[in-house]
Amino acid sequence: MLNEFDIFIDFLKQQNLRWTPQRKSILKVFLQQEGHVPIDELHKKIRSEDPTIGIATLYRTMKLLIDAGLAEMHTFNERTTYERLYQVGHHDHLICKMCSKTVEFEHPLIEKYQKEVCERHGFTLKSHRMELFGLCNECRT
Amino acid sequence: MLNEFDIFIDFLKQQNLRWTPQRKSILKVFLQQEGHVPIDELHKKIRSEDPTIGIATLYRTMKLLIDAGLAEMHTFNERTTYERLYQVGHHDHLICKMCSKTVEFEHPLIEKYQKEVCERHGFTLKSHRMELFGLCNECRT
DNA sequence: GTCTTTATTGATAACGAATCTCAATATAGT
DNA sequence: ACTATATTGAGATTCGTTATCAATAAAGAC
Repeated sequence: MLNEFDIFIDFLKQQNLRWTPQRKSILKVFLQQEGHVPIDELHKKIRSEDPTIGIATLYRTMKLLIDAGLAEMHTFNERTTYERLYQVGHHDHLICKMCSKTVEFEHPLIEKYQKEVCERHGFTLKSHRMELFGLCNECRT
Repeated sequence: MLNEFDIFIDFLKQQNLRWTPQRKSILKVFLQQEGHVPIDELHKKIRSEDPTIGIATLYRTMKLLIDAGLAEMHTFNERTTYERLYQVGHHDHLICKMCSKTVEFEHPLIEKYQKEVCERHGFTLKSHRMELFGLCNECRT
C-alpha cells in the first residue's frame, strides 16, 4: 500500500514537478494534523519545523496536495480549512451553527441517491459536498 | 399568502429596522432575477433603476434578505451568487465542473436521511448545503 | 405638521485572504 | 559538473467584502 509520500512524489513526477525539502516538510506536518486545519495554524506549525518557509509556498503546496488527492479544502463559516483525504475515507460534515463543532459521517444510501440524481440529468458524478447545519446538544439549550 | 415585500417589511419592523426606498428597489430588482445572480450583475441592474445606490447598501441589504429568509448565498467555483429562496422551494444543485452549468433538483429521500443522521448525532437540523459536481453531457466528450 | 431619536445612506478607506512578481536558488536528468 | 527549468521567499498586488463617518431620512410622539 502506497503511503502519502509515495503518492505525492509520483504525482509530482507525472506533472514534471519537483520533490523539494519544503514540499516534504509541508506534507509531513500536514499529515500530523487531525480534522480541519486553517492555513495559518498550518503555517505556524510548519515554521516551527522550518522557519524559512513562506506563506506563498504553503498555499502553492496545499493546492498541489489537493490535486494529488491527498487533501480537501472546506469553507465552513467563512473560514477556509484543509483536511486529509487519503486513507481517511470519504465523509460528509455536520456542523453546529453556534459553536462550529463538526461531526463527520457517511451514509451509503445518500451517496447512492446522489449518483442516481446525477445520471437522471445526464451528468457523471465526480465529487460532492454535503454539509448539514444544525444545533448540537449543548447549543440547543 | 404573504408576498416577499410584506415579509421583508414585517422582518424589518421586528428588528427595529426601516423600510427605505433603497431596500425597496433592491428587493424589487432581486425578485425579477432568476437563478444565481452575482452581486455585480445585481448592482448594474439596480443602478439602472436608481443610479445612486451604493455597493455597500447592496451588500447590507442582501444580508438582510438572507436573514429574512428571502435569499440564499452560494459560492460555486469561487464566485458568490445570490438566489431567491421564498416561494421557490428548496432545492440542491448539480454543477458541471467544466462549464459551470447548474441543474436544480430535490430528493425527498436524501432529505429524510439527512434528518436521520442529524438526530443520531444529537443535532437539530436547521439547513443544509448539498452540491454534486460532475461532468454534463456536452463536457464529457 | 413639527420634533426627536436613531437607523440608513453613499463615498471612500480599510481589511484580509489569496495570488502574482521576480530575482535568486535548487532540482533532476545528462 | 552542466544545463534547463521548476521552485522559492519576500513583498507587492489584487479584489471581494466591511468598516467608518458625517449627512440624511424614517417613524413614532405630540
